[in-house]
Parts: sequence; structure tokens; C-alpha cells
Amino acid sequence: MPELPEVETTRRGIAPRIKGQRIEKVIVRQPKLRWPVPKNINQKVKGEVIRDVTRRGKYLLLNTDTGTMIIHLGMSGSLRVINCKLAAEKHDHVDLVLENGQCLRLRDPRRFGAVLFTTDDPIQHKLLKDLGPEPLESDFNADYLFAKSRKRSITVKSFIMDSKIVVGVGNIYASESLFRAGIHPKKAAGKVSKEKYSLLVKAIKTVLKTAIKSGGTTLRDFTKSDGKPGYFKQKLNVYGRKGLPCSHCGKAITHSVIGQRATYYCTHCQK
DNA sequence: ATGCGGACCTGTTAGC
DNA sequence: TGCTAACAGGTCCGCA
Repeated sequence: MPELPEVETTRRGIAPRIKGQRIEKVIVRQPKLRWPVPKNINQKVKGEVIRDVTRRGKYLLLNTDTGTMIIHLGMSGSLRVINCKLAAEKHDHVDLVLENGQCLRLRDPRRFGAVLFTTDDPIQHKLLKDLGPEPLESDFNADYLFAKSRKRSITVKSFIMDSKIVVGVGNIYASESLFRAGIHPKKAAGKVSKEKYSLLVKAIKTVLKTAIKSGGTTLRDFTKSDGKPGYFKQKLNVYGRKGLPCSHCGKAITHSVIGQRATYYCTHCQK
């Protein structure tokens, strides 16, 4: 469900409501997520103040004075700040109970998400240390992508979805960005010119920024932390539009599978 | 080192 | 209408 814009939308939604709050306790109803929620997480964070809510790729980081809670939303996760008295529903796996009676509640039906805790520098955490640049930062640029891609036979779509290359480009926005840049998703990453990578970098930045502004993409059930849907869906050019006319040339949008993921593109506009 | 496929889960939708 | 299969926004891991 959540790609980077959805994670960023979530971060912006919860940050002002939990920052500065002391954590009264952690309630874990279902510890079996992508990795087990640490058994001692409650004793680790109990009494700590949430100093800041940051993001690295799609990982949300809740910083306290003694360590960092690392949260990933996986495919179906969402976070909301609600009144603690609101009864937990079936897939509400973890609550961070705050001193003010509110609580940060993680719901994740498919349980691909994660809640971890580290006392070390989170950036050095196993899951974060090999991540590539942030797509909206200046070190993600055409020179970088071009250099990284030389001799790579992998498809350009899988390449930009590789978090070691760049974080935050998920399945929807990969298709959308390649469409905007006019690049065929199956083209080998090593065969894409620097000029095309320049277009691709611009496309990725534009698409992600626009999606963040719209509050993310609601396909099925993504809702922002305030429970409202995101509005990016109406701006999708190719994703989910199999057989529908290309917004640029009118030819039917093609669907195929790349790296086990649904991919949408226009064979006329993308070479 | 690189690339590929499997794995982890449940809910919704498509198809017969 | 009902059952079953396919598919879904992520990404780590092990194997070739």
C-alpha cells in the first residue's frame, strides 16, 4: 500500500500529534509482523519522550533520548493517532499509548510491516545502512543513476525499484515515472542513456512531489492519518490503466509482469 | 557481484 | 450467487 508519498503523508500527519509526548506503554497484540516485534520493546520505550519523527526511505523513525523506534508499513500498514479508548479492531497490532490519552495505532492486515527498536544510530541499522539516496535529495541525479547502471542487465524498472539504488520508488510510481520519461520499463538499465536518466530523475522527483502534495494515492484503502483518502489516483497516467487509451497518444496501455510486479506502459510513447 | 524467485500474510476482486 | 484462483501498494533472503 504505502509508497514513499504515503509514508511521508503519514509522517506529516502523526508528527505534530505525537512529538513531545511521553510514551506511557506499548501494547503489542500481534508480535508476528515481518520480523517479530521485540519482546522487550515496552520496557525499552516506556517513559521515553518522542523527540522527533523522521523518515529514511519508507522507514519511519521515532526518535527518543535512548533509542529509535523503526516502523515500516509494508504493503498494508497504516498509522493513526486516536483516542486510546477506541476499541482495537482485528488488525490493530500495536499501540503506542501516550501520556495525553491518545495513542499511535498500527493497523496492518497483511503483516508485512515492522516495528523494531534500536539503541544505536538507526542509520547504521542493518535494514537502513545499505539504502540508496533519497529521491528528492540532490545526490539523486542523472550522473549518479547513469554511473550506477553501467553494465547492469536488470530491467530499468527493477533497477529504480532497488532500494540500494534509490529508496522510495515503489511499483506505482516506477511505472508512472518511466512513462513520463518515455522509457520502456523492460529496457536494460545499462542501456539507458544519460539523457534518458536525466528525464527519469526529473520524472521521479516530480511524480513523488506531486503525490505528496496530493496526500498520496488511495487505490483500495489507503487513508491518511486523519482517515481521509489521498487524491493522487486521479493523476495516474498508466498504473492500473490496462487497455485504456494513453493520455499522450491514445494507444492502449500495455500490462505485463516485471520482477513479479504488475507493470503498465505505453509501447508507443516508451522506447 | 548480480539477478532471480520464493517467502512472509490477509483481504478483495476476477473469473468460471 | 457461490466457490476458487489470482492478485495487491514491500523488500529481504537464499540460491545459482
